[in-house]
Amino acid sequence: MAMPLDRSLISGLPAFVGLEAGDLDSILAPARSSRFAKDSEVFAQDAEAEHFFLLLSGHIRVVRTTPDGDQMIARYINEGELFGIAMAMGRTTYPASAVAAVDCVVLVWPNAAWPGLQSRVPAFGASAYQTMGARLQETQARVMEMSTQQVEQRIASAVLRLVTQSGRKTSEGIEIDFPISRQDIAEMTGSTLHTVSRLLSAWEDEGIVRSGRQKVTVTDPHALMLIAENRPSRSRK
Amino acid sequence: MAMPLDRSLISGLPAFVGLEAGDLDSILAPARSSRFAKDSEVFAQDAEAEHFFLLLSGHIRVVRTTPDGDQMIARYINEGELFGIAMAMGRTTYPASAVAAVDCVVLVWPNAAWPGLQSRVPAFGASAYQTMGARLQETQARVMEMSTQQVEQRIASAVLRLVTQSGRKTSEGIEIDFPISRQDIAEMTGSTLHTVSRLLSAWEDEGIVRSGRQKVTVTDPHALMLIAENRPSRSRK
DNA sequence: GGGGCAGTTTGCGCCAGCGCAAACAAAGGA
DNA sequence: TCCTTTGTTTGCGCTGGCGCAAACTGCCCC
Repeated sequence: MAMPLDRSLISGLPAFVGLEAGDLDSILAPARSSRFAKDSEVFAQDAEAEHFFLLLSGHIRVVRTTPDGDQMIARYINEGELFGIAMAMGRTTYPASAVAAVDCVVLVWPNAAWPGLQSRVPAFGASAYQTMGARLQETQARVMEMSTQQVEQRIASAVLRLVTQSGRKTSEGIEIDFPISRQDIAEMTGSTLHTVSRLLSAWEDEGIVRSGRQKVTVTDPHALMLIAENRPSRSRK
Repeated sequence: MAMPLDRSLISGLPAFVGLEAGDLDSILAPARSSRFAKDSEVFAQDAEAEHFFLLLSGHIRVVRTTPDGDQMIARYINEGELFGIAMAMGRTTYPASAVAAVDCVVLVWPNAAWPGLQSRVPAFGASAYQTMGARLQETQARVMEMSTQQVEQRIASAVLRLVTQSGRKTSEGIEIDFPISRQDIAEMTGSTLHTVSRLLSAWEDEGIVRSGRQKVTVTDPHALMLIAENRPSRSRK
């Protein structure tokens, strides 16, 4: 797309609040926008990192795969977030794959634009490093969770996080607004689709969630929080 | 200590190779050095982050504690590493505590020196962000390990990592050169001191390690690697 | 040099969560 | 409309690793 991108695309993003029009234009100048169909790969694990990205709309799943084929979901990217910033971490390859969970629109910069952007618009670099810091935090919190909590608590936390970060209000409660399978939730929590299925069913019986094929709606977030914190304040059968 | 610090303190560190004498002096100007006795706390979790640090000698244990008292060891800091850089992550409090595993010597900067250093010596900021990126990598790898591997493999990996990062060659093999208990290893791997003890005993029977009170020596690193990778190439009883 | 403490070892029983397997259901394509 | 594919549910049995408890040992300090 040869037409210059409009600065209104990014002016509302938290990462860029308070930047002047000129700065926004500097940021956008080396970028192009690109669409990715559901289930298509934005970049592949271990591939040479030649670009970095910002998600304009949609949801993206970041997946890591071990040499012997085990997968895990490292995170979901929400609208407005930077991703694929291998360069900021001093890497030359992507440590994970990124797959569109729904149809997505993405801004793409060549890596070569990074140093220039960072020096011309320091706030941009700062924002990228903030992102990295936040992810380090999250990831460490996740390690802690996995070391100290039971599967039920971890799954409850994961669902709560998804719902607060990517929730859409419906008549029945708050729904995760992209398709997510039991398998996906299992890969986020280090458990199995069977266990996730059993727990979601149990929660459904208790009236805490309603869920169907690739869809989860939380009807009683407070009860889920109690489970996540392991308060035994519900009728255990 | 009012005496200016000598630039030779840091000139050899990988983070600062290739910097000019003037840059090194700029970096050291706002710093002071400080000693911490074994088991003393360099900074406390959730405390206001007022300084950042570089470990000149010794070993430091970074510990996170949950609200209900569970502990885990987030990492060990080795000589030459930056730590407590909450500010680079956009935090105002420390996300973990840092405890001297042995007597340590540490360089301490006030946080206020950060912006100045970063602009006067860009390589310093770059190095800090590299550190952060590397830790994000490690931490994600750890999540992956915890999701996909069994306890025995995780403990084997952890011991191998300790030995390669902080190993000291002895007549019997490579020894972790600071005191580390079964409990510590358990807190690094999300397991229990009992399981760690059992495994170390088993490995000792197989001639892979020799271990004693707060001490672990690996005599057959290759065998440990096989365990870490789950190759069944040894005589399982 | 002799307590006492901190760390370690080991036995035993148990159970949360996994693995397997099979049936079932929703979506989509032809 | 039917058929295939993909995702979900549920039963059943098993086991890795934890929790508890008790004994042991090297080390430090008085």
